[in-house]
Amino acid sequence: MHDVAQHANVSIATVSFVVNDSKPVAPATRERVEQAMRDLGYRRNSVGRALARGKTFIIALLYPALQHHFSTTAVRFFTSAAAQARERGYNLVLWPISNEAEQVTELTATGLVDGVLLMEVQLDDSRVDELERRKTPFALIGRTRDTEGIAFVDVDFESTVEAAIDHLMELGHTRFALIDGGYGSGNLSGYGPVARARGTFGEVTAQRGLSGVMLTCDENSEAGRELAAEFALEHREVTALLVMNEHAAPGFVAGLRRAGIRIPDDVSVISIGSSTDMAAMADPQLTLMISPAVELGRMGVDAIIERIENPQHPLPQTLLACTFTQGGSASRVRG
Amino acid sequence: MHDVAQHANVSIATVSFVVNDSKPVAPATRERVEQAMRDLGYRRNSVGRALARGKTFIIALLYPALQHHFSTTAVRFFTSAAAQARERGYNLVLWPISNEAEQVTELTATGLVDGVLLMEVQLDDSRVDELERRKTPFALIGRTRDTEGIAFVDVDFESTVEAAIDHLMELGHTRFALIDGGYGSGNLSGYGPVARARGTFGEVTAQRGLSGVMLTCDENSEAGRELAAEFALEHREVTALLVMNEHAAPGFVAGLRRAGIRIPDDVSVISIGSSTDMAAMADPQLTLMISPAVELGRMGVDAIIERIENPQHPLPQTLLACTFTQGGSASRVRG
DNA sequence: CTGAAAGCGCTTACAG
DNA sequence: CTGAAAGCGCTTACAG
Repeated sequence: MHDVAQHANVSIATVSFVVNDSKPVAPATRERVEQAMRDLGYRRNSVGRALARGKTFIIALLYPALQHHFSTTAVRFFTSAAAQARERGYNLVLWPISNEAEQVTELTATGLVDGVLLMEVQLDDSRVDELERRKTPFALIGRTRDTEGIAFVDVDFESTVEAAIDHLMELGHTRFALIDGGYGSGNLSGYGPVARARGTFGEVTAQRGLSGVMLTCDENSEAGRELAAEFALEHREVTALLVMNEHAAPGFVAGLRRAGIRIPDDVSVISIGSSTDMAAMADPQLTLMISPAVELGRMGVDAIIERIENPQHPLPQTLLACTFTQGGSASRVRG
Repeated sequence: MHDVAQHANVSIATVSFVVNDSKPVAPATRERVEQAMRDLGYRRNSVGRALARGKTFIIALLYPALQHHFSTTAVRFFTSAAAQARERGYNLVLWPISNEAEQVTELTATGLVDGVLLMEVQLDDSRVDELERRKTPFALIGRTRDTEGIAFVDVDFESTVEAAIDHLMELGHTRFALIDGGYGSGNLSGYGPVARARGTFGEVTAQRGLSGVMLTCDENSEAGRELAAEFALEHREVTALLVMNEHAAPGFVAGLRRAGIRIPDDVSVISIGSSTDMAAMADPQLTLMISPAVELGRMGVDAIIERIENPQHPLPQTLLACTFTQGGSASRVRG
């Protein structure tokens, strides 16, 4: 910047004004400065800028990678979020840490990031408390039990589960099961999507006089196979299955076939909150409710930037439903 | 830091010395300073530090997300790399940009990162030229055609493909096929892993008098299904299949079954450079050569940090083979 | 062993 | 419209 100033015969202040377009500059001067920048291949140093402005334009995406699997959906989300951050002049840093509140402090206290985007949120999440206490701007992908005073973007699992049940009811099904991924290890408070799906599934089946059983399995294909074997023995009455566990789904479907259960002839399956990629891994390809990962990523970034730039504005709080996509795993009930 | 100094009755220089352990400090003084830091909950500001040291301790991981799929393997790699960076006092930033050299400049020129880790490297990669020109420290996960003067960590596809062929030959197979993911769209120069796998497959089958056909399909299950249908018609003689395309593999296997080809009874399959997660999605679960993703991530980070900290040291250049894992898709040839 | 001071590359009142 | 100067939070010769 010093060199540019000299080259253009102005002060470094003036260079700063044209770089940031922060104060009026005479057209002739501006032209000289811009020419100098081009000649010297100048780019403003982001560290100097960060120190002077007290702002780094970096957002951290906290993904507790050790705890849950990295799903295709999460990856889509992440890619979209990074692109949107870039679009808005920020950088998105993926910070694979555990769910400990303490580690969150570590990150925010050194001043490296302007704000934090949390994923894999628990109904009661200690990280949220910690961020509130430290007054670090944050937004959630997901939501806590009580969303008062919290910025978030989340999938509307309630309406999504209901829509899936609707679809299967229209096909004549009345005996349902839900398979989810459980709460993972040692988290008493519960993982939001699972808790909400179970709640809605229970309510809706009860209200409509449907039978509904809930099963859980680990998030991998092998666990899916095992559960399928068990399922084939103990739940022959079920004809309609909601699976909210995209990693276990292909294995589960394979397991059913091995047990002589045909899809969709004997049992219809809808995968919930998954991606087409994963649904296509199963045979037959699964009918699914696609998770709005790309939108979530974009809106999540917008939400955290809104918190950073306009903390006094109303809190962004958005729910997005999954979109139904036809596959080969759901059909009219037999008989 | 100012507050801490005051609180402990020392100069800020002394505080810096104890924080960084950069100069001898009297035990009593050190204790006072540490007490003050604890009392005030002080953490050194990383931006101030970065400016003073001319170093940000940030490494960018360049993953051209738009071009290739995000595989489970890549995700494992990424998680491992981030952990290792953290371990060594650096932060890893995922920067989802296209393969354009220009965008690489954009990133490095603003001084935000100390070095760059490149993934999805092409045999002739314009990003590499650009980084060399700008004298930005970098290391590759993958490698260019000519690795002279380049720091890299890569999968040893040559030995991996040969090992897979060995294994299948021991089971009595002589008629082979290779299915890869192709070069993606519009990249004339070629994607390293595919080029190297094809090269080795061609050489080894020729040397040993095996028959070998090479097929390509897009990286998704649907494409796998389609290719399987075609394969079933045109390559009935093949009994041993190497698949280096983890997204297409489950679909391909499902397609073979639909065409009446049994695995492993009629055809044996080994998936190359995949992860157990993905291999388990297929039915039967695939026998595979596991990509050393975690090691690659760790060693890739070590390599770039070595370049940053000791540019005069010899270049890190490492090849890692995949490890064989038994699944249910490879068996002795019939008859 | 400790401190005063310069400097890292910017931004931003303030003065002109 | 332009510039001189202070300051952002650190680190690091240099002096003592």
